[in-house]
Amino acid sequence: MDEELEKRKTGRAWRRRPDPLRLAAYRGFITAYAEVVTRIERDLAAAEVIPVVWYDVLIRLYESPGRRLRMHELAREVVMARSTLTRTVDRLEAAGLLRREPDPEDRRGAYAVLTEEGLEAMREAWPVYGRSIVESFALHISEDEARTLADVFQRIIAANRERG
Amino acid sequence: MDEELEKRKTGRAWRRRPDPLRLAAYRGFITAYAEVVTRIERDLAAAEVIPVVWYDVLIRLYESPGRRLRMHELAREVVMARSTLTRTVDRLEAAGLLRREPDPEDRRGAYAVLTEEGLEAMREAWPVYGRSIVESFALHISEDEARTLADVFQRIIAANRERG
DNA sequence: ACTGTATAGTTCCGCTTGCAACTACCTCGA
DNA sequence: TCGAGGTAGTTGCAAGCGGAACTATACAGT
Repeated sequence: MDEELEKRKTGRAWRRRPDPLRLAAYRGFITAYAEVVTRIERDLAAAEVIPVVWYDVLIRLYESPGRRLRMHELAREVVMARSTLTRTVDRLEAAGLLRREPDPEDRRGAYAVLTEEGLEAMREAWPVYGRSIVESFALHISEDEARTLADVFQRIIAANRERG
Repeated sequence: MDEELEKRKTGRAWRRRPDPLRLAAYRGFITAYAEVVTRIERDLAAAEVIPVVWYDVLIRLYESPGRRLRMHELAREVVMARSTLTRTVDRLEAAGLLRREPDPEDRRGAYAVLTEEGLEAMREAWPVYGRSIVESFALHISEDEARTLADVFQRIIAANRERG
């Protein structure tokens, strides 16, 4: 058997069409995401705390030095179109959960900066959000699986950002 | 040490807050999804084929007996609000990719039925879609990991549908 | 058979989204 | 130093979304 040829043939098909196993993984990925997120979103709305997107924006600021991030960096981290981020930040600013600050080093740009009220809003949301994450997601995976998932997702994120 | 107490305490915390490992998995899940889907969506738009949501609806019909599904079943499978499905089906019907048929056994209800043109639209989209799935997702996971993911996602989906 | 309750699907409404176009500013090379 | 090309952020626009309210039909208990 011509191993080299076989390898190339397999290699090619493999890059054009997902094999059934990985396709099943992909389809589960899409559906599981929808189930998890709609449930979490409903839980948050029912408890009258901030929605997932807001929390996501705020926590990135929280984790950044000076609790601030340039708009374009923030957009990249939360994976939003820049226009969408502009408007989301508008809403967050109107709610007092962050403020915009001009960047003295680049007059085109602005920072989004977490406020004390923003931090407080995160604290309020977390009990609900955390519990909802557990019930819809964390409860159903073992420790080993969690490690695998975290690992795989990191790789996928990195790969898609490189060739983006 | 009172093991019973300790156990209950741990057990409780566990159900209220995700542990760091599973939280990391969750956060990767959210971000990876956004990266993967925005990339696939862009690829499909660039190639001028049907979007992911349309493909998703059509393939569920394709896989169902008689290539048809009641509206509410379809909404459940693709994880959409019923109102959203109504309008998505409107668009698909207008494009000729499916048709509505009244259910003779239940005069409230209607079937969505895949048409030949719908099948053709799937065939056109698949080369682009498949390749995009490979590049943004499948390429980055091993066979073992794919098995784990498929398995985990199935469990998550099932659990969220039970208590939904 | 009748009435109350549940389900199927659609419509209405307000909100969010992404793309494309635009302005303002930066950067690099001649 | 000036002009070309790139980047940051905002805005206009058309389209998509989910929840609530509505109509029509089914079903269960009496």
